[in-house]
Amino acid sequence: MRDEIAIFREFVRMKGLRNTPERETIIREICATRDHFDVDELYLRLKRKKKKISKPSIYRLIPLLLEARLIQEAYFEEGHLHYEPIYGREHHCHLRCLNCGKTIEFTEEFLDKLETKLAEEYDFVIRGHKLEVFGYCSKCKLHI
Amino acid sequence: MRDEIAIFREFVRMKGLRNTPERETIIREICATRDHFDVDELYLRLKRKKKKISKPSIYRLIPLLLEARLIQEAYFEEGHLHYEPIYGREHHCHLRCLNCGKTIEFTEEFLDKLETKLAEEYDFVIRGHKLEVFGYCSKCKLHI
DNA sequence: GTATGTGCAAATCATTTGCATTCTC
DNA sequence: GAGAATGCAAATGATTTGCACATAC
Repeated sequence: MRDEIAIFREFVRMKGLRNTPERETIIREICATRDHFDVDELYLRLKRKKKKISKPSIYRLIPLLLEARLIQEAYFEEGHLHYEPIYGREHHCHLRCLNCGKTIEFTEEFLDKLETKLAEEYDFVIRGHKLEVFGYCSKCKLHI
Repeated sequence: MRDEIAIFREFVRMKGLRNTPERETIIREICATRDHFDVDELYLRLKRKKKKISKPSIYRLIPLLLEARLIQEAYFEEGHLHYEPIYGREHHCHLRCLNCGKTIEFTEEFLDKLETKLAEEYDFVIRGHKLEVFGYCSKCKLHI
């Protein structure tokens, strides 16, 4: 988390923007669990800890965190996006249960090769990928 | 498109629901281009053709079309979901330009093997996957 | 000192819902 | 004829914006 803060400070400096204690508080909270989150849930977590952070401040910070590659979009569900911190983590994909929402993270080295292949074939500079596999988990598949 | 209509008729019959001319009009419009679409754009397309279809009717139809596997979610962008018709099409993935939105569809047989592997490893019944690769296309990569 | 960030309240946009009416089966 | 579907208008929920004030650089 120290790293993420340092990276963000450098990021805003390079962009000519400003850092604030509110932003660092949000980043610390995101990194504290290293888990998936959405805006509302993050807001409530901060509120529970008596941090006075408004939702707009979270919404305004997210594009910066995405650009700084400290977080990424994980999946869209229940009508809103879910994000996850990614700094210092190996890239991974998600296997999700359509019934109970259980999520398993897995890594797949083949996808790097695929990126290289696509870059050549279509003359793209690849920045990343998002793979979601969905189905029913061991428990839910019995009732479906 | 004849096929999709027939499939939808059978689908509603099996579910004890009802078919309507409005629903067939929407399905025809979706299949007419076989292209990605979002609700608002679809609504405007229908409006331009003087079809009197309300947005709620589109919103109410989409879950049925997803369940009948006539469409699938393609990607979330600009604050809303985009869909695409899939009936009679080979499953494919998307390569998207982060700058101009250019989208290339590609197929990758490896992903079927991955599904099988994940099903065994995590005891899931797999229903599908969504892979998006993003980066900058040949034109945009020069200016970024 | 300037101009960026903050919190609040209001606005916006996508989507859903209640309801009276219409239509399918 | 019963129960679904439609269109409209209103409600909801997520996100964005305007603005006055605070604060980072």
